Amino acid sequence: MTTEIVTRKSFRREGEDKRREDLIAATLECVAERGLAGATVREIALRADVTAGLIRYYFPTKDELIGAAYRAVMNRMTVQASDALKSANDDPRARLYAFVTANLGQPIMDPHNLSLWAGFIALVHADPAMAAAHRDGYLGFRDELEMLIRDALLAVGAPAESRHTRRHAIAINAIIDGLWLEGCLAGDIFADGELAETGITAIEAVLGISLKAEGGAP
Amino acid sequence: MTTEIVTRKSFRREGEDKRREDLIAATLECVAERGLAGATVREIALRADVTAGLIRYYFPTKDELIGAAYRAVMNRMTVQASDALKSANDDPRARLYAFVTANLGQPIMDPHNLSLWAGFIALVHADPAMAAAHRDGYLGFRDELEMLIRDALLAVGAPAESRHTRRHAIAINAIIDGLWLEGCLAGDIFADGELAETGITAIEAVLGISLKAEGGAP
DNA sequence: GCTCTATTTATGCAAGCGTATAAATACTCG
DNA sequence: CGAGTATTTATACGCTTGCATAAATAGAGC
Repeated sequence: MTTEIVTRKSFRREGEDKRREDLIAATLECVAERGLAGATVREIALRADVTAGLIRYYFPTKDELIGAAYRAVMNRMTVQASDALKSANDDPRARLYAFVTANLGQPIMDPHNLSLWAGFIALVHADPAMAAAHRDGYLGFRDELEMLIRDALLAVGAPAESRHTRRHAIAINAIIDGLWLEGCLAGDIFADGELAETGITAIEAVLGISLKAEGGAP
Repeated sequence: MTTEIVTRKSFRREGEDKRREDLIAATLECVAERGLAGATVREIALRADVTAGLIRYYFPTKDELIGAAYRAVMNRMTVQASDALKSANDDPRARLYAFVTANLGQPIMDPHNLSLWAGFIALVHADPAMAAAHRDGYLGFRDELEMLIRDALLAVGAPAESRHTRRHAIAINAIIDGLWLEGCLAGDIFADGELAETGITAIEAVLGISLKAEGGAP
């Protein structure tokens, strides 16, 4: 007769919120390092210092965890951009300026964020729930941008009816997205702040107003 | 003693080029329909009406097939945009106009293309070979764009030194990429041609020239 | 028409996947 | 302090995956 001594992993009970956050954070780590394919249940559990089974306790299916992680990334970027707004002064043009440069600089313009974003975007097409999550995030971002644009236009007495601001929001959103992409993918071939500067210049041209000086309408 | 009658799949020998193309096409079908995760060796083989083993005969590893497929997509989009240029007239502004609208309309601005692109982009971060392939494609596209921009500027006597055209190429590339993205992700919330028109307007503003009329510099 | 080989099929394996479920345990509440 | 429960671990099952390999065969070249 042999005496087996099995030692079971000791653990602490954490609050539901804490656990969910930890699991999401671990998921993002995995995706960032090895892509969506690297985000396996077991690897995520390992990072969160938890056994795989627990994941299912908080997320009925892996897809739900992935979806939650996606929303977390989007939310994080949104919050970071909004933070930049908070510390900006009251001039609407300065606020738009701050918003744009925040989105085109650290920590938002980061290869990890792109990896995460792209991995999720690739799923949007096949997964309706993900598609809805994405559309909400996109429209939210664009709406915030449109308000900033309208305020900036009004500040210099330029026309700011919604049929104008809508178009501008679409175009300027494209500029931000496009430059963000370029910067994430190949940040090293651009000088520091070059993309932010390029973005500001392009946006000024599109709006026909200056965002820096106290000048204004054409 | 039992007599077993096993029927083996009949097949034809195809040229190497044909087979590779077929396999790549099948891969793209899979990715388009169910994302990168749906592109399994077996599923690809099924679509190509071939058994799974054959894939390994032409592509030592699945990653190589995926990489080849990525290059094929990029190449296809590039060719389609170039085709639009060929059928444009000689006016440099018209050529830039055609290039932009081609990239912001069918068949380039298509959710399938985005799925493919995003899936691959998510891999770029982890796979250096893929990253190189991507950078080449990106720089090629931007160089072509920069030439078009320079010609358009020169046509109206605007300054077109390389330090200007480089910046413009970066910004306009961003506009195209950003709008392409928006269109692929949520094409249904935009009117027909709205994105192309928005893009043209924004680009005209950035360059300070018209791309339609025979007018010109500010 | 025979032979030879490049191409293709068929089969199998080991690893890793997501999920299910039962047993163990840390904490809560009386 | 003891019972009960929510949380966590542990284990295993059934699939799918990419890859390897042996057997078959279509078609080219003599």
